[in-house]
Amino acid sequence: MDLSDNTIERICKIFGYLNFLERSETKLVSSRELAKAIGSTEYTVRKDISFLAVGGYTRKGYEVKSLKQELGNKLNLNKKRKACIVGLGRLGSALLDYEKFQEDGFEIVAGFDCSINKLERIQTQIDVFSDNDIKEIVCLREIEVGIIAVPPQSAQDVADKLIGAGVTGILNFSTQKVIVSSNVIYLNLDFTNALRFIAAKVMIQKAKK
Amino acid sequence: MDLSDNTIERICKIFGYLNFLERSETKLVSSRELAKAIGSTEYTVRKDISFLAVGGYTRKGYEVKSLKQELGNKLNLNKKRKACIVGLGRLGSALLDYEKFQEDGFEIVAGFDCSINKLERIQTQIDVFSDNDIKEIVCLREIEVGIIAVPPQSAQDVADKLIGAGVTGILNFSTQKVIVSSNVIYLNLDFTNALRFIAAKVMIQKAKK
DNA sequence: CATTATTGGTGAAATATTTCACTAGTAATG
DNA sequence: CATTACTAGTGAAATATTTCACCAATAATG
Repeated sequence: MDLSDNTIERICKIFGYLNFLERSETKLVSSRELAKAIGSTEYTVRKDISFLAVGGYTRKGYEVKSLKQELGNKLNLNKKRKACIVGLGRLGSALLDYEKFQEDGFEIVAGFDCSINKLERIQTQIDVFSDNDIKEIVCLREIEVGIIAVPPQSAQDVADKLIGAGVTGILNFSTQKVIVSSNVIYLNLDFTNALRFIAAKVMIQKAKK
Repeated sequence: MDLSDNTIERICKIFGYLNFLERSETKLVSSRELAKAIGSTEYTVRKDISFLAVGGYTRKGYEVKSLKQELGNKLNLNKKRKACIVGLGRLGSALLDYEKFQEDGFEIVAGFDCSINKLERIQTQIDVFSDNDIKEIVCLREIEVGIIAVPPQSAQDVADKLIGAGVTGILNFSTQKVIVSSNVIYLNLDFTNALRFIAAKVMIQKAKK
């Protein structure tokens, strides 16, 4: 059966909220509450969940712990996954120590930069290496996801190296779109585009009135 | 007429690509090329554009400059818009000097943090202030968009302050969803969720085989 | 100058997604 | 213990979105 990207994204958000509920020791949650938390409707939430999980207790809602377990199993969100960051400028080095990744099942196990100078001066607990070591370290440490935080002109080159080394997913923070083979999952988080989107929606909202 | 969020997002990406083409002095671009650049289809690109702009020259494609102008006018992407960043931790201060914002029509005109200590030590060209000054500075400098980069537990509080001060849009980098009134455009960029999404899609792709 | 090839525009068809209406189950209530 | 109220599951309806097929325009070609 095929899950749409929208469904996958919502389930990921639901998973994050379940994480939060679990930490605050909440036992049960309704489809309505989940919908509110992720900005959707109860119908859609129920449908999304029904694609992947079985049986909430009627009249009570879903059991937080088992739902999280079940969704996590189906979407590979339970076990810790390893990632690395390429490009240790301001953004990259901020991400390197981004604690949230740890809390939520990701482990940054390496950083890379092409500048030896930067590698020497950077202060972090994470091991850092030269770009030239990407292949070796990605294989050795079984890194699944590569996070790209380099200037646009190097983005494609870095992506090629990461894919050549065997990552299955790429998260690209650079503004440069990169082309990846179809067996690699690719996501671009472009801040500028996010701001554009907001500006556009503001405009449209104003125009309506 | 109503533009879907998907359409708006694609148009924003197209706009970014047109920016790039303009810088490299390309005069014309086809719907097929645009589609490839933003990861969509030529049909969808043509339809999206037809909602907003008139007349590419047949057999030649769209004229880069005028298309950019026209889309920008309709979606308010031409004039510089002002934004501020609240929370000057590693991520926030990285964003503060993110040159890309400048290049693409956004201007970061203030940073805020609740820690006087941080404000004193930070090195940046941008003016920085205490959280308490949000109201005053946002009004004074006519800031339209607030970027939230504070720890989750303060996110809602900061959002309330920004909205109280009059911003029309919020870009939230914290993992905490915040609730905003319906006249404010809200977007959450949650890195953790992005990684989850990639992990999930990797899983689904594997399962297919 | 006629023909051909390429491109955008656009209504219609196809597909995908969301919403709804209804069912069934179960805890709470009196 | 019967009734009520609330909740998830789910097929069908409604809606939204994407894709397609075809037209019109125009530049290139011979």
